[in-house]
Amino acid sequence: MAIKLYNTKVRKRVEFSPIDENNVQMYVCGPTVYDRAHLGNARPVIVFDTLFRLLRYTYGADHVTYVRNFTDVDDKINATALARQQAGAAGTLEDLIAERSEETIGWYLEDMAALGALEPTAMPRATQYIAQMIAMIEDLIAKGHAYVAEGHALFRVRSFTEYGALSGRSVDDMIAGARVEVAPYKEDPMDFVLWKPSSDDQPGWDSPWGHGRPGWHIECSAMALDLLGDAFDIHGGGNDLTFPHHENEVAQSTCAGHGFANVWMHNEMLQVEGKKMSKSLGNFFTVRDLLEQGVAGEVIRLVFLMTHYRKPMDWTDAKRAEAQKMLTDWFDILRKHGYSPKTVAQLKASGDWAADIELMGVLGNDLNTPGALARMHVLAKARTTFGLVPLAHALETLGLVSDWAVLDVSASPRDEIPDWVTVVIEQLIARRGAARASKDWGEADRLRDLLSAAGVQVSDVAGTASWSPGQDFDPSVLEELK
RNA sequence: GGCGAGUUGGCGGAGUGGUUACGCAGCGGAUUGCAAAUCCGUGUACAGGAGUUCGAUUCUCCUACUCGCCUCCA
Repeated sequence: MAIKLYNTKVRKRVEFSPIDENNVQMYVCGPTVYDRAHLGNARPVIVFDTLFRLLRYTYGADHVTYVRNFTDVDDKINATALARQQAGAAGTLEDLIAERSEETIGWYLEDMAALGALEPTAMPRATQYIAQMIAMIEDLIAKGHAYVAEGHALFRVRSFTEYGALSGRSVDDMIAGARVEVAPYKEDPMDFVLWKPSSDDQPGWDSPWGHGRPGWHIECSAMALDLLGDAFDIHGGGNDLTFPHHENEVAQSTCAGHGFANVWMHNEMLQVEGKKMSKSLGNFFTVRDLLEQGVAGEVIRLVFLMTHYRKPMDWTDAKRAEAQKMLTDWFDILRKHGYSPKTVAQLKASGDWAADIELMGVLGNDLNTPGALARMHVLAKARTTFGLVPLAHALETLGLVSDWAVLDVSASPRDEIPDWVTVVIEQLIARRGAARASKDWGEADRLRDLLSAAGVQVSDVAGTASWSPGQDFDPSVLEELK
């Protein structure tokens, strides 16, 4: 199947053709591990996880290498570690930095797993690649693309004529824009740091330029080279990284004499209720915050998939509710038609587990997830277990089902409802049943209204009443009937 | 200031040089004691202006508005 991807480098969609079909390689810039992942951090994770899944479907699960790094050299991590040390925490600063990084990485993987993201093939950390970074910097200096000044190693931007090509800028224009930091030791205001000196309360490593630590950009060049080799297929990240981060990666790797990414992909930013998510606006929250509010990871993921990755995405509570309804409807249909771990295992074993070709084609068109979801609405009209396979396959492929035993994304899953609540509800339903049997409609409706006030939806299906907790489920209303 | 993205029906959101998705909400009907659920039916909307064209929402230009990046925030 042909996959088309929008390549930032050429500003258009082009047919994807991997260097090696048996080993498709993708590098995505991962998080700086200083704190819980906020909702914006989740966008590239979900976008490129979806791409990872599509590539695995197309080329085979064992033929895709996905590298996503952890940036664990960062002043914010240092600050936390230093604060802990000053508060009396045991251990060296290095220990405390490592501790903070490990803690954050654990949270990150846990939260992203809740969003249905597969773990990348490799998750290198900057601190594991200091030697490779130093080697690359030495190489750049030897080739005249970098220089040393006051304990810093700096990249000489003017030595790379293509600088700015990826992000569509020119060095002269940017300097004219006059928003560049001017450090006295720089030859040119646009030159960026490859290595910088560390003080005693900052982590550091010995280098030919003194005790210090790497600049931000060099880690990705070094890790991509080490793990993916001289050239690879796809490099992804948020579009805020296009400049300077990715531009600098290209400059470093190219000037060091290596190939780099063929296709550059950038996801657009996230907004919250129409505004940029920021602490100052008070609309800042983490993935964990949402999960703790009872929003299922699958619902969060679906909200992201509802917007194409190259468009700004607005997180709104209305969309959260819409996504929840979509998933609930699909899960209800599948459950009604016997979908369970056993059924799915049987379908897979019998070879009946197959994708909808049209849907995969839509998805392959630059990751058109909204288009794929539209197709799923059509697939959901099937009314047999077998006929629903394409829908089920799509849900699994898009990472919207992690466990076929749990087809429930309600904020109050049935198995979490206290026993006394169930007892009260079932008593009321029984009384209503008796009232209906004697055609006392007034009493029957009164009882249903009572349940309705507690957010319990009562339906009479085939002569018997069933109930389910709704969005506004609030058992406290039933307290006095206990 | 520099660079870039966007503006589609009540809402969300694809797509296309001509047959105008899809979902939600709404409306009408079936069904129901009444509901819910379900099913059937129902909406020519593409920011404004000019141009190219037999024909533009889709291509070009201009205008307005929104947003992002330029600050180790994805």
